[in-house]
Amino acid sequence: MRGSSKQQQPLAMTMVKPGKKASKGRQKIKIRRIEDKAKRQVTLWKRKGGTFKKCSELQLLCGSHVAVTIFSKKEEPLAPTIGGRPSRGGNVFAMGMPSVDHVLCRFAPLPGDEVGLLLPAGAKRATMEATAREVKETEALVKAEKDRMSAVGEKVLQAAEAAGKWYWWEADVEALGEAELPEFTRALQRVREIAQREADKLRTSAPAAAPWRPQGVGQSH
Amino acid sequence: MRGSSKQQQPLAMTMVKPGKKASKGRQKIKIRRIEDKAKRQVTLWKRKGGTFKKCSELQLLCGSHVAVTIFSKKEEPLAPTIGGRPSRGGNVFAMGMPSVDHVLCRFAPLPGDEVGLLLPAGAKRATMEATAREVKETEALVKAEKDRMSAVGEKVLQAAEAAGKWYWWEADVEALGEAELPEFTRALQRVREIAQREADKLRTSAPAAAPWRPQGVGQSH
DNA sequence: GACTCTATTTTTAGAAC
DNA sequence: AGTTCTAAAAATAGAGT
Repeated sequence: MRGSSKQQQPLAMTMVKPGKKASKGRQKIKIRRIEDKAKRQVTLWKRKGGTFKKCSELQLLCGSHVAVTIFSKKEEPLAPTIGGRPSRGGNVFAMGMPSVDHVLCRFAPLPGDEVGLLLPAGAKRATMEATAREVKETEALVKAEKDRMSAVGEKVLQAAEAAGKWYWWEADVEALGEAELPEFTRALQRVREIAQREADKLRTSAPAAAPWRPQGVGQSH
Repeated sequence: MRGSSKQQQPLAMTMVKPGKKASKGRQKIKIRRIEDKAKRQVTLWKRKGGTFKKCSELQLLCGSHVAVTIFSKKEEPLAPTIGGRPSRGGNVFAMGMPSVDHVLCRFAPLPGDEVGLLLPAGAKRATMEATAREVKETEALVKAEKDRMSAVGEKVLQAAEAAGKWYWWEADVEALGEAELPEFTRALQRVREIAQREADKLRTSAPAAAPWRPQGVGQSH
C-alpha cells in the first residue's frame, strides 16, 4: 500500500493562503467513463496536456519518434453520415516530433516517396476553431517545455523569437545552420512552407467540413 | 516546494528489507538525450509503459479515441538506404483503442471508404521479433489494466478468457452481444479476421523488410 | 473555456536481481 | 531482457477564479 494510514500535521496544518480555500488534494478515482460532461472535458484537457508532455519528454530522452492522436469524441453509432461515412463529431488533437505526419508516414511509405510534412495535421480536417485550439496547444506545450528543451529545441526557439515568431515551426531555419541540425532543419523548412499554405487556405475557404484528400506525400523534391 | 524539508523517521528508518540496499529514490533529471545507451533503453521501456497506460486511461475516462506510435530509434541522417529511402533502424511500438489503425484512419478517409482495421499495425513493417514484442506489449497492458477496466472492457476480457484466448482482440464477439457493444463489437469482429490473416502471413513469409503497401482502406463491404 | 492552487496519488530514476 | 524496491519527482482531482 502506498498511501500509508496517517501522518501528523506539522503545526499550522497545510498553511492555506488567506484568500484561498483548503483543497482536498488529488482524489483517487476509478478508471471508468466519467459521466459528468463538464468534469469529463476538464479531465480530457488536463490529461491531454500531460500526455503530450510525456511524449515530448520521451522523444527528447530516448531519441524516439513519437506521435499521439486524440479524438475528443467517439463517433456515435448512429451519427449523421456524410457521403456514407459517419461524420466526425469531435476535435482532433495531435502532436509529434518532428511532426505528426513525419512519424505517421513511416507507416505507409511509397516507393521513392519523400516524407511529407503537413503540419498542423489536425488543421486539415478540423474547423478553424479546432485549428486555433491546436495552435494554442502547441503554444502551451512550447511554453511548458521551454525551460527544459534540449540544445536543439532551444536554438529553434531562439531563432523563432529572434524573428518575432512564437511557434517553433515558424523559426527561421536559415539562422539555425544547416550543418547543425541536418535533418530537423530541412524538415522545418518544409513545415513552414506547408503551414503557410494551409493557413492561407483556411483563411479563404469555408471553415466547416471541407473534405480532405491525401496530399504532399508524393514528389516534392 | 513540494517535498518539504524534513520528516522524522517512524523508527526503523525506511525499513529496508534485509537483503536490499536503500534506494536514493527518484532523482531529478534534465529532459535531454540520455547518452548512456543502457540507461536510455531502460527509460524508454519504463516510459513507454507509462505512456500507453496514460493513453488507455484517457480513452476510458473521456471516451476519446487515442493512438500512440513510438519508433525506438531515430533514422540516422546518413543511414543506409533502401530504395532511396533511409531504412528503419528500430522497432515500432503502437497502441490504440479500438486499434491504432482505426484511429489513424480518421486522418485520411477516402470517399465511400470503410474504416480499415489492420491490427497490429506495427506488424506489417516490423520483423516478426518486433511483432512478438508488440504482442507482449498488448499482453502487459491488458494484464496491468485488467482490474480497472470499464464494464465493456471487462466483458471483452471475460469473453476472451471463456474462449481460452488471452488477447482482448481474440474475444468471442458473438458472446458479447451485438446490442450491448454496437460499434466496438463490429470493430472487434473485423480486427479478429484481419489479425488472423496477418498472423498467417507472418508465419509463412520472410520476417525481414517486406515492403508495405496501403491496404484494407478501400471497398470492404 | 482556460487556468490556478493544494493535497494527494502516480510515476519513475537509480540501483540491484 | 525484464522485474523489483524505494523515495523523491510529477501529474492531477477537486474546487475555485
